[in-house]
Amino acid sequence: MGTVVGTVEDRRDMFEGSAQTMITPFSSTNQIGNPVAYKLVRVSGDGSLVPATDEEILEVNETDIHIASDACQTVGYLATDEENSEVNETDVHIASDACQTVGYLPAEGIHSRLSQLESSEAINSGLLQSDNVQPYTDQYNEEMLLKVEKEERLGNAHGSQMPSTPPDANIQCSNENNFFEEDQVHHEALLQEPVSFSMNVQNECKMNESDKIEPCSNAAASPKETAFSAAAQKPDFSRVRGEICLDNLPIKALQETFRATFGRETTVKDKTWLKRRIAMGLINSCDVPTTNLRVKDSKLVVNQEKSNDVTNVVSKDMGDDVRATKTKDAPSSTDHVNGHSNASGHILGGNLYYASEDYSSEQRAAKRVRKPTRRYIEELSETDEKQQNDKSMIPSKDQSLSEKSEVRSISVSSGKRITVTRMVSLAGSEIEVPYVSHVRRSRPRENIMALMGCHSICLENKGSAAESNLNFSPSQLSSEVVNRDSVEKSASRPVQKEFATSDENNEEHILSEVDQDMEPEHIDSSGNSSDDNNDTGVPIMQGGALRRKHHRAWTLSEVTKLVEGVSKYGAGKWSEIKKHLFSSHSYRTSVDLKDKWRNLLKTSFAQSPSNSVGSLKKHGSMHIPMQILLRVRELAEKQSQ
DNA sequence: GTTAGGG
DNA sequence: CCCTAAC
Repeated sequence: MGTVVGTVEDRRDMFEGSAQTMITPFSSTNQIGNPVAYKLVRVSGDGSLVPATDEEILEVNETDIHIASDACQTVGYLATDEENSEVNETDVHIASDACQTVGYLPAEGIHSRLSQLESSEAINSGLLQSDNVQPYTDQYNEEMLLKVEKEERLGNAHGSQMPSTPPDANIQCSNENNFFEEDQVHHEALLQEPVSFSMNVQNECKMNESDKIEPCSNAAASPKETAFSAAAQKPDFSRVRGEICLDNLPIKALQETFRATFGRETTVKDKTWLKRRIAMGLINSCDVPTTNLRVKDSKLVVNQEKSNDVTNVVSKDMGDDVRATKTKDAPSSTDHVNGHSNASGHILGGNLYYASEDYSSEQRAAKRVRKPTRRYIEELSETDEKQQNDKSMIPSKDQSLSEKSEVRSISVSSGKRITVTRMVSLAGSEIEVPYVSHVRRSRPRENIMALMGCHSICLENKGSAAESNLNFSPSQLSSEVVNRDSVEKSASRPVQKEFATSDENNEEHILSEVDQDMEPEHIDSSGNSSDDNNDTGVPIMQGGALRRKHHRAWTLSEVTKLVEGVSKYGAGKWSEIKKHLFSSHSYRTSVDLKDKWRNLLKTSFAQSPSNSVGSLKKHGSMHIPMQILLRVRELAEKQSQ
């Protein structure tokens, strides 16, 4: 019934309270210890995550390992390096017959992981056996993977028997049901961590010499266990250490990783946020530089660090991760899980946040992060939509984001997903589109209009990029709701870009010359003057759609004016500067000024001090006299103080 | 509506 | 330059 999900949380204090004191003797040898604690969470029958009660937490805190026998809850303990040593010193209570499991799941930096409590062998051979050190091998890893798969196939039946462990092994079977009062149910699923772990069989104490570690030898004294584990029953632990480089992961995988890490779903679609969260979650209370664990192509790869440790390279199959996750979700359908998580979230400003204090703490942890921009979320929602409905795909950036994600089916597969739709008028007719996909807060998606407006244009300018890419006619648009995907996709960003760029030449002919540039010194270096035909600040196409502003190189006089303006009005007073000094340059917006100033700062600080060679410019960029750059610097410095 | 910053 | 969160 109950499964275990570890949720990262900063419970370090809690850990350190107990752990610190106990492992003091080893602290010197405990180089690698990255104490990361996890929040205790219970997965209730309906798949929801129930935060551990204080009692439970307390329990784990006070007793290092208590797996209560005959208890309806099992507290699994997965030790970190430090704690691993600690385990050897303290009693470990393992019990069978637990209906719910509260597990401490380790995070990155943890030396070894007890992956699946359900396989009691893991406990026996893993926790008890410290003597017979089996270097971790890939072969072994394979074994474990197979084993895990097998166990999953067999359901929980296999692992459900939690044999009592021999007392002499320093692990005591405690039958007292002191801590858990809930109804007793024969436990079916114990620890089912989403990730498959490999265990470093060797206990730290062994590595760290240390005669003080009695328990270690005690454990080792159990020949049976040793032999047992020496065989194919090696525990499934993995050393996970270092940083996860999530950059290459598709959003879905990130979400999945997020879930594996935090034990809960997330619907946040902002990659940056997810990465940050995951990274933070893994690193969290660790003040250890992170560099090692990388996620590559659905694999978690732990790079070799310069630690003296036996094994650090562990390749953890993400597939396993997914599988395990599925198993975890199994009792309730994926849809359910989705629905649940969605139901439990608030929508704040378009982002889905969780009400849990968890989130706020997460947020606090980050150094004030810029909210993920809507745009990304929207784009990604569109991706979701596509994944759901589409069969007709126009290759797009969005798509590439999510392809290769084995995970996506899990979290998106819900056909039941409630889709609020709205009517969008497109090409004179209304089509129904999912609401989330196209909520634009600011100005309307230009490209839609551009497409519309361009359509006629395209007809005229046959062979234009837009034409070839948008394989539909207005009639198609209007009549076929089924087509809406292609419509949406066409309307989405990638096409827009393509249109904007490749069609630019056409535009130039199309656009009427509204405003000649009156700029006197518009003899700019790039020879723009010849092909600049629309100098209105807001270029407008026939359909009234906005298009990307034509690039306009900054002239020296403009730069000079800008500098002048900054010195006069101060940096930041862009609108002032614009009003006073750029009134004749309608095409320079205050934002432009700001951007230019930013660039000026960059260049000035970049090259003025060292390169006395005035301005070695990059190709194409304007030559800015040293004098001006110096002025910029000076202003900047004055500004900063 | 402006400004700040990331992209 | 664009986009958008934050003022």
